[in-house]
Amino acid sequence: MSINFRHRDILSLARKEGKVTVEGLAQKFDVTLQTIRRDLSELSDAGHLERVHGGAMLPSATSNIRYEERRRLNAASKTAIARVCAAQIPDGVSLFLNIGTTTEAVARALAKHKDILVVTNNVNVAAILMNHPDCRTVLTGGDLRRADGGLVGKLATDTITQFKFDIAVIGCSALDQDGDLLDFDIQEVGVSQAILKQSRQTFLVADTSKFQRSAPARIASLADMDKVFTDAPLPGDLSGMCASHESEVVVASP
Amino acid sequence: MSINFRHRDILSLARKEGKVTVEGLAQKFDVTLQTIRRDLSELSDAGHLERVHGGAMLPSATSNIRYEERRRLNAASKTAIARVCAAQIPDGVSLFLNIGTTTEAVARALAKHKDILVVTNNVNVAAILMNHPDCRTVLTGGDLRRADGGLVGKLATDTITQFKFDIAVIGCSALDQDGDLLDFDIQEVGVSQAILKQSRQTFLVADTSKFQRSAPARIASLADMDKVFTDAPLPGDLSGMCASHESEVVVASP
DNA sequence: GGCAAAATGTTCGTTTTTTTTCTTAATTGC
DNA sequence: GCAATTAAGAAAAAAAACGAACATTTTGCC
Repeated sequence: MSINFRHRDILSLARKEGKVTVEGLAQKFDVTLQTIRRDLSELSDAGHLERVHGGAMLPSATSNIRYEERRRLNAASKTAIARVCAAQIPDGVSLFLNIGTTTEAVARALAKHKDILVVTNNVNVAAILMNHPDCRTVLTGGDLRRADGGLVGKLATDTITQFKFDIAVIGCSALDQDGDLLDFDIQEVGVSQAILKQSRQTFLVADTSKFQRSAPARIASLADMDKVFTDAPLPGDLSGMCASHESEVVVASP
Repeated sequence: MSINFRHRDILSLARKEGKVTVEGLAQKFDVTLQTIRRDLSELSDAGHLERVHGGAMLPSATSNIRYEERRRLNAASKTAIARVCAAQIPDGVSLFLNIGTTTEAVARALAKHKDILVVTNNVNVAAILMNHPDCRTVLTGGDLRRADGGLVGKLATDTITQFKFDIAVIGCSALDQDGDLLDFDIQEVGVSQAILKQSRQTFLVADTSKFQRSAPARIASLADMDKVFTDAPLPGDLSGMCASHESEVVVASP
């Protein structure tokens, strides 16, 4: 992983042009495409560039690449899930949206709803709802998590206990084979549990990418959910589990 | 599912022009209409654009014109004020930043500070501090005010009482001839007063445009402030008033 | 010179992206 | 409101790019 004399030139070229192409660099330095690909992936591993198909670009000034990536992952599925979920949310209700790119998609899908109260611990959701005139928005307090704009901690959970929601729409980091909703961050789990406790109805939104992952902290069981919105049939025994607990599963086609 | 070369250019073009057309983009990038359509639907799935027939537009969100105008007003002065204010804030302190474009400028000016805790009821401040690694950020809860991204109401004031700040940096809508800090919104006044009560030191940031305005609700008196940051000497008797109450006035040259 | 390590080049199967083609849906002018 | 036009969307085929494994060259060192 030592520095290569090309690396410097590639970087300065990228800074000047905003982007570089594999083909162009290979020609410029008179090396093979594969060599340039190696250079670019090293530079992007080091965080100096952002790899894209056909070349690389400067890392976007809008800081959070990991988050942008997560947002892009399965974006179409998330939009589809959000659409069917929003369709089951009537006008006039109070609801909670927690952290997660899928719940953000739900916020976007609520654009046509009237007279709703949305409480959220997600500053991105707040930003989306800012231009939504028919929606009163309340942000819980809390520690701002840089990674995803989530508000967590005691302040967040305390705020939530002051509300009672008609519907809670929550996402999770992972959903394992036992039907447990999991999250990476124990702090976030506390918030999610508080939400579920304060809600008359609970909706889970989770795309298939969550089925293949695992995470350490347990939020709740699939059986505790009233409705589950996904983009593909649940794997293994989970469908049966939902059926026996009267959890309705809604599969959105992307 | 990674970012595409075109995406960035499409977005920046959209931000410049307000809209983009499928046809125009296809020509510009020399690709098929279908390819552009795919790009646009990906961007809209990610929430960056809003798809319309024939092209795409900026999501209606970014159109808070009144607020943008206010931000632009005296921007250079605000930055200058923010700079001198930030210079008087040591590392390692806890501080509060309230609503206002000038306090947002202060947030921006804190970029080099280390190990600070910022509590704020302003989602724009939160957004700015998101890419500030050395700053723990806490958002108060509260009702989201569409006009300026402020969090107000009982939730906000209640949260504030749970903290004690080394420094409170506050802005105001107007500063009248009697030396009273005024605001347009009574809700906001409650928040500001709560802040002042919980702070060991209080800084006011206010550019000259505030001197010529009036507003109905009274927050506090200039005499209650420890330091006042402006971009021109205070009018009338206010300098004398500050002197007799040991309020230090700092005039920043833009 | 000879050896080992690092860097680069080759090859090839796989994945991703783009184009092509065709059908369906939306807009516009009348 | 209806037909003509224009745009959108789906699916399959084609093209481009990728990445891994392995071969080859270069480099540094004894």
